[in-house]
Amino acid sequence: MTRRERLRAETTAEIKEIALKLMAAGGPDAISLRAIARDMGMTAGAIYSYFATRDDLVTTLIADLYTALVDEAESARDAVPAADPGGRVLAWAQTVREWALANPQGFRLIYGDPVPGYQPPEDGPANEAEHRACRGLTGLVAAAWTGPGPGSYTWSDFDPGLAADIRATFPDLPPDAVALTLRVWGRMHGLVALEIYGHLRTLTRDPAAIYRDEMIALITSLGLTPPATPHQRG
Amino acid sequence: MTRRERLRAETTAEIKEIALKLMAAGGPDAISLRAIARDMGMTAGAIYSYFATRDDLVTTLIADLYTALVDEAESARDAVPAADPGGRVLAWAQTVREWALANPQGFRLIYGDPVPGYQPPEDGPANEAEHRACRGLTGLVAAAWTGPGPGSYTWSDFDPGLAADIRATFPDLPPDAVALTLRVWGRMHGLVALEIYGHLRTLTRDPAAIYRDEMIALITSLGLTPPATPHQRG
DNA sequence: CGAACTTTCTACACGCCGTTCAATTCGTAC
DNA sequence: GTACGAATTGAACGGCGTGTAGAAAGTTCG
Repeated sequence: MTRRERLRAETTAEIKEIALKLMAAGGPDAISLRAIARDMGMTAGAIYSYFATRDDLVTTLIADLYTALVDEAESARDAVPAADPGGRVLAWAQTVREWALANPQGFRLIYGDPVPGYQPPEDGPANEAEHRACRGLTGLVAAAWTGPGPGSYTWSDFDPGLAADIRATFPDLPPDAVALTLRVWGRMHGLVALEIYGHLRTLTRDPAAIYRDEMIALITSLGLTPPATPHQRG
Repeated sequence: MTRRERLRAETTAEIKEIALKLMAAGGPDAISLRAIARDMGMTAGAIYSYFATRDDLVTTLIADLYTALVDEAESARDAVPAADPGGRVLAWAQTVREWALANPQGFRLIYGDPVPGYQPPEDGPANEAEHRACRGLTGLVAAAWTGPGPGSYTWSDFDPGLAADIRATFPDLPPDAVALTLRVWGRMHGLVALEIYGHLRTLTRDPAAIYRDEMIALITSLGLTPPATPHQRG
């Protein structure tokens, strides 16, 4: 690795690092090339040597954040024995909410309007991370899947790449289970999104309890046994 | 009403109208005072006679949109006889999704990051519309509420104004039912938010069916009978 | 070593934005 | 008709993303 390559990697990392710092402080809108350059003692134009445009930088940040989120969710899931599928679902769900609370601006960047005028690209690593999250959720649903389902869906109802991926990993899983996976995703997402965007905190003092109750109900509705936990508030 | 008052009301309405048009075309970020003024053949500074700041205009727009959404949901609910509480829930849910699909940028404005640097005020008509939505949902839950619940919640867990409001309208409803209401809200919100922000459409070709299945399951989990409807796709 | 080339960076320009302010028009009321 | 106040203009300030020209510095090859 030449000196130039090393410097380039360091500068790229520093740009992303400062961008994340600015985002954490002032929200996704605070990610401005001029502010980053100011922090680095550079000019705004210099960043164009590392990212073709500001949207490219944002896309990279989204991919990094999304990957970090899925990493955390996966290891939290794997910390619960496979013999406790309900506990694995809860571990995943709690990790998602806690990550969102710890990185609210990151959550907004991934799931909301990232920055003014940003249009997410069709492909790219961000999409890869989303597929990974979907695969993880499908695994949780697969562990709970019993019946054949009503047969309302076909594989053609889903993204071809995702469908092929799931069929390779879970050969016996019908398309109905993928539909259920998306429903589970929505159910986990709803309360967290409302909370992060401030719609829940003004109405209740204990969003954690609401979310926990909902996730217990979700686990029960999957036919699993929710982990027995002490009644805790906060 | 004097001529000046009439002109003022007309101009205020025109500003909001153009702002909504710009938002529908280019997203919440496209709401710029300069663009509005350009469309009206005015100067940007002139708008400050009508709205103290751009955030004030945005707050007004949010309140208007939120009120329109709740209006639609309420009349869709009332179009279903009260003897069919499951049908009322479905009518509310479908209206929310369809309104969001018809006004995706409005949905983002209400439930997402509205515009760069915007901070929602604590009070204001937007908050009032949110309370109205919450009251509507509570009515749907109240129609399904049977048991006393586990008693996990107290009235102090919720916003005092909302709690007082609900206790006045539904004297026999315990706080547990309000917690359930928030969970129902989250469950209706999740899939719609994912769809509007483009996370669902890339994974499935039929978000409507997924959402419908989820709402049927929600109605069933409330102990209600979902309306029997033909199996339709789209 | 030194010349040729590439990458990185600055400086400046353009057009966009929200916001402020003095000056000016113009409807209204006395 | 004149005085008042609301509506509006036009210019300004600072900030933004994005280009472009040219200087500076690293890399490669003769």
